[in-house]
Amino acid sequence: MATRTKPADRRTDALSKKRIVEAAIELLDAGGESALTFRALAAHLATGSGAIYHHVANKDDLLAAATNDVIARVVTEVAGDADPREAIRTVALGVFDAIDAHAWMGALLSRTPSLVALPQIFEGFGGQLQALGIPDRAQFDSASALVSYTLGVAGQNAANAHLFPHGTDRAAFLAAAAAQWARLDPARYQFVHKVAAQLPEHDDREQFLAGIDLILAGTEALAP
Amino acid sequence: MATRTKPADRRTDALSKKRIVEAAIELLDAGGESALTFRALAAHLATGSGAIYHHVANKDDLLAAATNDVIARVVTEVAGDADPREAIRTVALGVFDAIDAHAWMGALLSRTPSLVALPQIFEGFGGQLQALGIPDRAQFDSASALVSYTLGVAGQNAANAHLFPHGTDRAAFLAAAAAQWARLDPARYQFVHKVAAQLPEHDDREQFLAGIDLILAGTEALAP
DNA sequence: ACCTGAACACCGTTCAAGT
DNA sequence: ACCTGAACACCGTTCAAGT
Repeated sequence: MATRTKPADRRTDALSKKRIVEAAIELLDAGGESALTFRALAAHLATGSGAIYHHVANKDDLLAAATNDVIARVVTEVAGDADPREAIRTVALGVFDAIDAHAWMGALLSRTPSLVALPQIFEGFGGQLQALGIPDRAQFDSASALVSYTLGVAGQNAANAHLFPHGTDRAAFLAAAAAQWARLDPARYQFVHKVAAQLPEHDDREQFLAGIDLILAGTEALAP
Repeated sequence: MATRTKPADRRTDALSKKRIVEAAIELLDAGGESALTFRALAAHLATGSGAIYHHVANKDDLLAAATNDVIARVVTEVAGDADPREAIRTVALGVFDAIDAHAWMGALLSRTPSLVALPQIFEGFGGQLQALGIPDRAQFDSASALVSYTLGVAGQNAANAHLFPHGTDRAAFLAAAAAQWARLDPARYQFVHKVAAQLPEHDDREQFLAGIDLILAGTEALAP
């Protein structure tokens, strides 16, 4: 924007980490984690595969940057809610929905400490626990539990999405899982058998929220 | 300590899925997930890489079998405890410690639905919730929360172990993480700053158990 | 300084050929 | 039926050579 010494006859834009990360997210959204290769990325950006290494250390770095980008959008979107309990649910559902929209992210979030994404989620939960008046030591344990639980659900959702790629019939998926669980030895898997019947009619998002509420209720019960 | 019924004149033993999975676990324990390649496995078993495909569908199948093997040992080890609350803690710590001993498993558990390992953990928790007298519908949500939370912690532990491979000084690791958190913008990351001070002195295993207790307390509070 | 793209050192998986 | 191992179709990453 300063000097117009460069005639733009070369390429549309210079390469930058920002542009690379955006392109990576596009590829990931379109084809999942396996679709992100340096060759595909280079083709998408009309450059050589080696050029990418001038802006990104390696593939792990690129994946972390992509994850962080998406999470940042989620967490900053969450405005200050009046009720801290409701705000915690909003943060949790924000992460849940983001993972739903970017299926590749679930596996990443639960695998990498994502040195930047983790504090963001932590802050989202922890700030509200303070507002709830939870004692200091309990805040740490509780925020930790909320984060771990959320990332755990994220990972499993990603795994499920991986098993049933596109718009596979969700009902069919659950029915298949229930049937498989029902096939296990009834003596050793008594509880699993009982739950198998409830599997087809349960809602992932609702059950996720139910878990958040359990941790919240436990926090208030144990640290009044 | 094997029962040697066959004259071992050919090779030590015929190839079998059991032997392959055992060898895979050895390689994984010794060198992490990247150490398990079909070439290394074939060399370890003194066979060709293609031979493995006669007993195992592909690498995912092999990893799932290895995970399931380890989890099966953990869950069956847990004897019937008198107090259901204590039994739930025992199952949880069993999975936690198994992941600690087999660092590669954390990432796998949180990534694959592990169609066999998942019901095992589910049953471990759920059976005790029944014993506690939790109502049916609440049992499903609660067991689900316990499983997701446990797998979430598993994934993060694995990620941490990946960052600091061998016997890296744990104190140094936590201090480094705390320092990094302390470097974040204090205005945006107020809670993270406060928690950073507690990071170096906290115990992973204790905090994991604290989360289990939160979910348990929440279950009893919301479904009396 | 940034970009190019061939080259390197690997992978998982397949398959004709052996026993 | 089971095993062998070369071959295939990929990877991430590097680096001399270009601009």
